[in-house]
Amino acid sequence: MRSRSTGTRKPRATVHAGSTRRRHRPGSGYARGEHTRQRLLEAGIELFGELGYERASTRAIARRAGVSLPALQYYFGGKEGLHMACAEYVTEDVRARLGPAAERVRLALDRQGLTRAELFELLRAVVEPFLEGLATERPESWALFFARAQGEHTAAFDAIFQQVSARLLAIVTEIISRLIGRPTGNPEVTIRTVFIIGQLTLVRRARPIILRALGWPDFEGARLQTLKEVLWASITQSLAPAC
Amino acid sequence: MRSRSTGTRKPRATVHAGSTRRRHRPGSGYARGEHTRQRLLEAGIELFGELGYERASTRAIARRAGVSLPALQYYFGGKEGLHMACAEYVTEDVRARLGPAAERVRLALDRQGLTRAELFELLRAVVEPFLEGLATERPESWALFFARAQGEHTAAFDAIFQQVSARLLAIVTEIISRLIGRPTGNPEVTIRTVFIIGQLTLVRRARPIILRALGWPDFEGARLQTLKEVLWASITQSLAPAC
DNA sequence: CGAATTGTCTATCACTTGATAGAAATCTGT
DNA sequence: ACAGATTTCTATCAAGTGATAGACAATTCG
Repeated sequence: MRSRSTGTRKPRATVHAGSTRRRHRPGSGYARGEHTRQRLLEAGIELFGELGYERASTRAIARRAGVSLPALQYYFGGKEGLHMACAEYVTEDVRARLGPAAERVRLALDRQGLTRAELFELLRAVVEPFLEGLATERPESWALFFARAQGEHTAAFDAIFQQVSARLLAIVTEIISRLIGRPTGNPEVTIRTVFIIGQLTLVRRARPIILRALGWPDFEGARLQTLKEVLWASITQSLAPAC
Repeated sequence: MRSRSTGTRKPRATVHAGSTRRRHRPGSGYARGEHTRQRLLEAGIELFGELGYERASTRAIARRAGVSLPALQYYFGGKEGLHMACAEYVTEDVRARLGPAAERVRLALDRQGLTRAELFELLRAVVEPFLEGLATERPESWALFFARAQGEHTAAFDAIFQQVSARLLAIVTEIISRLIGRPTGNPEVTIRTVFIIGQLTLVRRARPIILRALGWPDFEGARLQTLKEVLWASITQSLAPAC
């Protein structure tokens, strides 16, 4: 009774293999398309971040982007495609901000026989940009998207973020390993590493809770400085040799 | 065109004020009702945990509970009511497990002039049950529900969980304050407290990541012991006086 | 028993969602 | 200017959502 179907047909899972299907070569011509693509990407990041994947409807995204609904399917193949594209987009930014520092530290670690002070310096060099990136946020929407995507376990995001996360983890593992004088594979090394990095991510995840507990409006200027110092002191002390 | 409406009327937000509306006094008689109520609660915890609030449809919940759809509305007033009831249900369990230890520590803290060793002992007394509760989980579904509800910021869950969280926070704040010799309101005290507790919650939140990094199947027996020891060592060291 | 209360279920409602068809508009290189 | 590719839009689809009406069954207690 409900459906006035014009014959049977499968509505979902049409031919396209679920990937972006841009119709033009990215370099040349048809610039207008690239613009609405960008708009959709930004609107997607905003709304996925504000509402989460489910609550953010494709209609709302299209409306905020100022384009019509089918544009979303046209450019990203569907809602999930857009979500994945958003994840790639923000991850690229993170990579750009962490990459240089990480690379420098990696090279420095090739040298054997570093002093404790030098190792701490390297740890700081890789930890600080990470913490700052988490505490002070670019477009507020990115942070939200990031937090949200990590909470909802999207296959897409996991795979993408792993690239960044794995590198950071590897570097910190190496430093901790030398600092506490145990091999890289040792459980203690792994546990300490994971929890140090995890602690940093708390700045993002538990952000409202921390701010409320402190009575702070945000992590800017002097307050960010205080946060960094206390956290750093806590980390260095926890890695100090028994005394 | 679409709607064959039988007259205009508002579909949402009907009369009931959104609260459980149990029709019978909880103590006596009509035992069958209490049973399906319980089934819905358990099914709700499972599916909200597995799929999140949005993806868990009322139909799926009713099906898993082995009852019909309207039973959900009948007992909990609607989907949101069930979600809130689930939150209360699991929180009550947490409270029961943490309460006694917390109360003992609170009383012990009334005494002034405790030694550092005694303070550490108290911290451990309150931290360990918390950690164990997070690492080894009751019905696996509870843990999932917990993590999920905390990620999706439901007003209901926030308010409920606050009760438990606030008590733990207050106690740990007091201990840290004495250990590092600064007043309770000091930002350093607050930051360290929040991050110590936050670190513990990571056992739940980052559970899969940590397990994968370690190559462990779970946190049981000897592995749980190792985790506890390393974490505890890290915490005590980070609170050690500069030396 | 028998009336009132309490619990359950089928059928359906109004509405939203993601997606598509297909015409129309726009742009491109020739 | 024109053919062909690219982009955008309106209208519509089928499936699924939470919720309700109201008949029916079970339970309680006089």
